[in-house]
Amino acid sequence: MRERSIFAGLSGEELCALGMDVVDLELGAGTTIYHEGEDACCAYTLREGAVKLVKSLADGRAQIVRLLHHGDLFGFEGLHRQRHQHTAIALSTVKLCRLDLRELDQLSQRLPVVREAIFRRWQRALEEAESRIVDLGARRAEARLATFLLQWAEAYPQHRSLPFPLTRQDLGEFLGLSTEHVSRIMADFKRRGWLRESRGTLEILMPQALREDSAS
Amino acid sequence: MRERSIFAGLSGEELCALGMDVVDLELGAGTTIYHEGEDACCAYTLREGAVKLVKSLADGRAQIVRLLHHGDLFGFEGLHRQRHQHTAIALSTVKLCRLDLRELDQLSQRLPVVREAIFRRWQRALEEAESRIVDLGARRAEARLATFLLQWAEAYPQHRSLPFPLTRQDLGEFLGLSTEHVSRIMADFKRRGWLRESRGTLEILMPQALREDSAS
DNA sequence: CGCTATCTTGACCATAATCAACCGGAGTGG
DNA sequence: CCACTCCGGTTGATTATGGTCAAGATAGCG
Repeated sequence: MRERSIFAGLSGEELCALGMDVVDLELGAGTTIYHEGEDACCAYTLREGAVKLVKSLADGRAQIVRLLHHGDLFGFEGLHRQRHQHTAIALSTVKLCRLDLRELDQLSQRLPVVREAIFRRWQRALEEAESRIVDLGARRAEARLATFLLQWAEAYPQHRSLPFPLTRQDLGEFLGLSTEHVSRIMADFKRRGWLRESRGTLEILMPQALREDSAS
Repeated sequence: MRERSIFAGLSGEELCALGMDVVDLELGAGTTIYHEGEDACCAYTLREGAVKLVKSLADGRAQIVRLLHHGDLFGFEGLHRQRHQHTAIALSTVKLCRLDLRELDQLSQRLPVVREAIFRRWQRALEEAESRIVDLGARRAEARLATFLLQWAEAYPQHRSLPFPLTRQDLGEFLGLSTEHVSRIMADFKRRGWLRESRGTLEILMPQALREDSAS
């Protein structure tokens, strides 16, 4: 489903060999990687862990615009825009690969394959954004949460018990719901025996039930 | 604000001169330009009029994913995907410029400027999609409608009285609201003297009031 | 003039937000 | 070791926002 490899085959090491000076980073949960509106100097690839991209509202609330997993790229809006469009925050301990945007731009001018790879990621980001628009615009809370959990699980195909570093508030900010409502629905799912949860991990016991629920 | 020119300076005629065989089309309001899931052979630039990109839901409802104005490009997802991701429907009489995707792809391989132009459009589409996610996820009906009307107006900077071919249902499908609720809010805006509406045109009498309302 | 679409309005209902209290685990300090 | 606090989560009661259903109103159109 997802192309997990960085740059569709070009790993960080290979980029490095191509003349990029790539910096590996490891950051703790909760660390802000960059701020919305900040001058964009770097883009990142996410090697391990999860990251949220957040837009802050005037009234202090926040909306999570995108959630990133192993293999995802972010901070690339700086290729054309001067400033970052979101705040990027690590949800768990993350391993990143930092790329200089100026170098990356030059590299992508020279190597069509790199440009192509970025382009494809961009396209997938747009598709995902559009399917979230449909979700938020046309589906109810329960269905949104159900689809979300299933999608989250897709990001960890090998795991039976998923890493799940999201708080109820994160879920709410992603799904456009209050923390209380998220909590109620999660409790409901658990009561029905569809889920099990403990200390940052999640187990989906009855994906089919969730799938049916997400259809409604 | 918006880059209105096609291909950031490359007009349809210029593309034609570059060896693209570009077909000009004129279609009536309500015409379906292509269907979701259909094999994508062509992309389009919108020379005149407005188009909606729609995703249909299982239960028969629809969500408008994007609204397009003069100068916008659409159908380009076919560059990488085989199939169209939305249904494109003309809201008014439209003048289109049809581009063969295969040719366009080749052209964009040869001319970095073309590729760059498409890339930038893609990026703007993503930004708009993300701001709609914030809208749908975090703002109330009134605020969403207010911001939408102001944005619609931006697409017609020269007009005092705007072309407004959207039905209440279109508005609802775009904003994630029922037609009735849209109707109520529109009536409210009109009662407060912020808008005037007649026969497919809209006049924004008090943009400042709308702006304040859209902030809440 | 009558037909049909769309729009409007009202009454009622459902979904989800808000407000508030409480629970429970992880740290912290005595 | 135990109280205490803090934070996130849960639950309940109440409110509000917006959806649904149904009945008119309006306007384009043959």
